[in-house]
Amino acid sequence: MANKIQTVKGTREFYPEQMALRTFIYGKVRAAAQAFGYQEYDGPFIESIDLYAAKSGEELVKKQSFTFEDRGGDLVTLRPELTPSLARMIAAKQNELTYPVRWWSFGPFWRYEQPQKGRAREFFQWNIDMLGVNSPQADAELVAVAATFLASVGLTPDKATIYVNNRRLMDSEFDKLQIPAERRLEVSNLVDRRSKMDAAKWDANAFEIGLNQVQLDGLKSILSNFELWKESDELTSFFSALEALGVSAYVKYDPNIMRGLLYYTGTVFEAFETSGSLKRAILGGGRYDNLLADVGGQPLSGVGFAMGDVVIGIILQEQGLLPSFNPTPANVLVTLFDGTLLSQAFELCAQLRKAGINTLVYPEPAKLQKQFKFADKMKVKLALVLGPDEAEQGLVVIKNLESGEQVQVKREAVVTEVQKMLS
RNA sequence: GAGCCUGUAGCUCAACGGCAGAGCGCCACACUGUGGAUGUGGAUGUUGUGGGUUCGAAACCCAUCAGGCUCCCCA
Repeated sequence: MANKIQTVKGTREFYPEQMALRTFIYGKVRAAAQAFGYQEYDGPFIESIDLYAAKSGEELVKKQSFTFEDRGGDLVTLRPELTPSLARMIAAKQNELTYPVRWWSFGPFWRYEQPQKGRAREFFQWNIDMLGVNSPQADAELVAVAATFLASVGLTPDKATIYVNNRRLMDSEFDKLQIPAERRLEVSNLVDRRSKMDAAKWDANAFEIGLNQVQLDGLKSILSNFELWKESDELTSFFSALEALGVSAYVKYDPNIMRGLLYYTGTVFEAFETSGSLKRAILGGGRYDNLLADVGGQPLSGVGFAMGDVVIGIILQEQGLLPSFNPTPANVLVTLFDGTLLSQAFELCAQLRKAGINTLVYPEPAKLQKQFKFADKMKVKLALVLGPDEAEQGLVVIKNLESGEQVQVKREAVVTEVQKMLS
């Protein structure tokens, strides 16, 4: 123990069981994205820090990124997010892509943060975006992809909800309150924090950033008005599209959803578990209008969202929504009786594998009892025995480990019999 | 970057200044050609790491590492 080198803070080791969870999430993410016709892509894992310096906040670049000098003296960063890479990739081929672009990705990201439940320094994230269309219907499609994913992992609408708001709507409300443009960011952050602070402290905070009593009262009445969306044509169209897409049960309007990101300009949304130990968002995203211009492209509007593997993984585990773990992809174990039968056992394995049957072999002679215990732990469905008696008669014993029944078949019939018993 | 809580066998935890333990799991045997169940026996360890206080430290103090809760942040 003493001399063991620990894992780097905030990283996780994926033992087969955790790897199965990651693969499960990846499979569901891919299925949801592909159901809507999205193409898979990826960017580099290491980027120049300048890519993020352009648009991402100072906090991110200076404090929350893994940045270091490479051997040539350039500052490089382990990517903390994908959107700037996506924007650059789109901008580089802006005139040859077919629009709308519908792309998705699932890969590793790094952020130098304080690890907690639901937050690691190295994590996997699903990113999915549609670019080249600026419409409430496009926004609705992304929300529908998110809802499709939630449904596919068993998070029904009573367990998870996607909350939606619109930046433009909020801006027009803030205009009515005469909150100056340069205060908007602070107000957004204030709104973001509301559920986490007690009321009196929140009020005090509001005064601190320069709101007066009338503005504070106005802000509170906006934030408690869950019918506000009806005043926005954009959101009205958005909700009717969701209705048609069949996912409106998942989606609720909530004026408290702001999202800290600077680049969101229209619809914003975040999904939360309705009850449970985690108060963190499962996924979040929105519409951004100006991102491409910042990396040298022509203006192009996009909408997308991201989902980390950590929070959804914890929720699926806590809700018991994961399929039972299979220790091995093999369905069959071929036991090894003694050294003299080793070649026959291996030949039998080869036959099975050639027929497409995943097959484990016990790698050394041992008591059958021990081999059957191993088969049990590995949860294989069938165990095959080829001992001296069987070898002499040209037979193989096949035991069904679930029912406990076993049959003797001729060597030539093993493959078809195994296939029959597995089907 | 700040505050607080936790770290003991593979796992969950007990012992809270006086011989480091239990349950589960693991291994062996009963059962030398058949798993899950049962019984019997067995092995667990630098008490996260380093230092200090003390006759004596898993326990108290300091430092450090990791995890968790909160602040911050969530691009």
